[in-house]
Amino acid sequence: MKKFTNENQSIITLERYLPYRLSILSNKVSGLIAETYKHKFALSITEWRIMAVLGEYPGTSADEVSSKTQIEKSILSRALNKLLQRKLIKRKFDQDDKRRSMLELTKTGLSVYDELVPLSYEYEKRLLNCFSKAEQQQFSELIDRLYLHAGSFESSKNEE
Amino acid sequence: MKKFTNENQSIITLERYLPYRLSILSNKVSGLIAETYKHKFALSITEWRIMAVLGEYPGTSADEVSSKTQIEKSILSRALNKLLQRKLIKRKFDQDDKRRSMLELTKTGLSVYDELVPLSYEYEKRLLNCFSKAEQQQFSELIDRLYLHAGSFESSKNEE
DNA sequence: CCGTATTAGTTGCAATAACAACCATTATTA
DNA sequence: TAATAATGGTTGTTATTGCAACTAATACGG
Repeated sequence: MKKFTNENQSIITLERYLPYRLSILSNKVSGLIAETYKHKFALSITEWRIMAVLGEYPGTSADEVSSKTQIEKSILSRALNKLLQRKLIKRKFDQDDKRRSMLELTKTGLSVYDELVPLSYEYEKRLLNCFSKAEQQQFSELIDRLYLHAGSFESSKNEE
Repeated sequence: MKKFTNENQSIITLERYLPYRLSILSNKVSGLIAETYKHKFALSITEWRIMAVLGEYPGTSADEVSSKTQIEKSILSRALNKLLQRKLIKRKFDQDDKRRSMLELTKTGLSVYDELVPLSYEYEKRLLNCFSKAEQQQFSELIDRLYLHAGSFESSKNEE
């Protein structure tokens, strides 16, 4: 069996390099389901993620959506406009703070959401059926741990 | 401890949804090291990946680089031109098949490569030190398995 | 051989992303 | 309570992407 890391330290084997492997895995995993969103509802991953947040937390502001989804605010702003135009979401502004938007799915948006949620679960389930229950649990824990760990590097970021 | 998957099947929790989690993990993991490439050598991830392949396999053609790195060929073509301009790589064309390019790192390119390889390893090692050896092995295996499994979906892709 | 298909790589173009500058509005504080 | 800062969101600009159309070279089938 192939070693996880490379042996020869003067040459790098991209194929075995963790950041690369995560990247292609992620692209494949997100890309496959994205085709469904796109085919069925002409939604990009970004747009679907926004709707997913609004399905879970109706009334969320753009800023909150941005922090939950890690979508940059200018990209978010334009994506929201598209969704507004398509009447998949609606927006009010908070009267106590007129900067703050309050977003939610429209009836149409909700019907799209209600159709996509089970498809998404089904897809996730299908993905994970190559793992035993214990492996699923383990994988999940490792992902979370690695994510937190990587996040802790950021304070030591090189600034200049 | 939080369950891996969501419980309530009528709402999706993005934060716990595998494709999303892999995506933000991958972005963080690749993004952090990418800063180093960018800072030190003004290289994008794409450019660095190309160089990594050429460091391991000098003489590779653009097409082969494309399939090894999964970089789309038009993006690759433009990235190669940048690297050629910066004289980090050089290119000959195969005399037996004049379409086919033969790429390799220049001396300068190799010196960049030789500096980035150990940095990359160091980074990978640092990332992984939140795992035990056994966990590293396990994580690696699960990534590979999931990748293969997801790849097997593609034959059943929806065409129309 | 000749016409057609395939392959390697490039280019055009429309859509998307990233980053900064910007506008309102609200908070702070002196 | 006026000046300044901070916040929520939008817009402009430039670079990067992704797809398809294209060129040139080679392979293949009759």
